Amino acid sequence: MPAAKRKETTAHVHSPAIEDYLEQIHNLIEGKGYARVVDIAKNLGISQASVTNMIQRLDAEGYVVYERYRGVIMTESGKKIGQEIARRHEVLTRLLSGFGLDPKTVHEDVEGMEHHISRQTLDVLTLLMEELEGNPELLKKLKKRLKSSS
Amino acid sequence: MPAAKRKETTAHVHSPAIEDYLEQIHNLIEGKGYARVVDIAKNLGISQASVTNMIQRLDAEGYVVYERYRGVIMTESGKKIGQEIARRHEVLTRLLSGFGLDPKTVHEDVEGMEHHISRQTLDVLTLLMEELEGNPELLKKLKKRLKSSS
DNA sequence: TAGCAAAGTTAGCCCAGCCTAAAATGTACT
DNA sequence: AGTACATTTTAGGCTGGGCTAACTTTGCTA
Ligand SMILES: [Mn+2]
Ligand SMILES: [Mn+2]
Ligand SMILES: [Mn+2]
Ligand SMILES: [Mn+2]
Repeated sequence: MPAAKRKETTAHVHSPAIEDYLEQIHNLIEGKGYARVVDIAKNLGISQASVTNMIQRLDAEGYVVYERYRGVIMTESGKKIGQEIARRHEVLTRLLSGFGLDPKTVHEDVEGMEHHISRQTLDVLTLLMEELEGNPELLKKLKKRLKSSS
Repeated sequence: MPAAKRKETTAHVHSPAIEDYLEQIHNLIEGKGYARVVDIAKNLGISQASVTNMIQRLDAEGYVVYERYRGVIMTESGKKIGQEIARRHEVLTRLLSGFGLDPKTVHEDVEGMEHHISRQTLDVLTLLMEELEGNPELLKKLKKRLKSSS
């Protein structure tokens, strides 16, 4: 493979589905200490059978360690991805929520967008979020403009 | 179906794939007057066979009118979606490009994000884009902060 | 006007990621 | 210990959206 054709940074890219599973497992472990199939399924709105199936793939690919009927823990590489997605989720949510959008709409948009944000774009969005959170004057001005145009 | 469960605005939602096709067909017709299978395939980076196949689906679902070997035109409903996606693409691109990000990275992110943006979120992003384009001081300040953190 | 290259189409295939139904395992209570 | 219920897993199936190989059609040009 010619060097020119290689992805710089060995850009392991995962499907949105895989990212959603790892994000959920990460959040559950963070929040209650463990991640059960039934809760993952509930949070993602899919069947338990689908969750079991994916967990086996995640184990095979080294993102979690899985023991039949016993539960799942995350490997370092799995944790890294889960955290990364949770971070994007948070930045997007805070940015959009600042403008007073309907929380449900925010969540739907965030849940999709979070899988398509490079490091550079994340930096930009973080910057905008910070500026708006630290500069209420600006936010207020923009929100007014937003309302007048709706 | 109870009214409370219905999506307001009859939110017909399409797959990212369908949106990409309609966006491309729209752009090609806008730019050169017609959209050929070979060009759609090239722009989307997929095979001509896949394009033919999808065009037949788009015809069946009323987004385009398709005549074998002769070409494709868009229906009103197809045009509406194509335009909508092109609009999201443009807003995202202008917003991110303003910060001087690598154009290729911008394009990759935009190509994914454009499918997950509600009307309300588009309004917010449009607002941010306009503010930054009309307020170079602010943009400059933010870009400086961006560079110092990288 | 006949041939040829480019464009378009069809046929047959594959994989990710979901589903339901049924079976297996775990747990809590009597 | 036995039994009921919850949880997890397996088996089998389906759809969307891609692929290659082989074909047909179109349109240009010798
Ligand atoms: Mn998501
Ligand atoms: Mn998320
Ligand atoms: Mn796209
Ligand atoms: Mn696009």
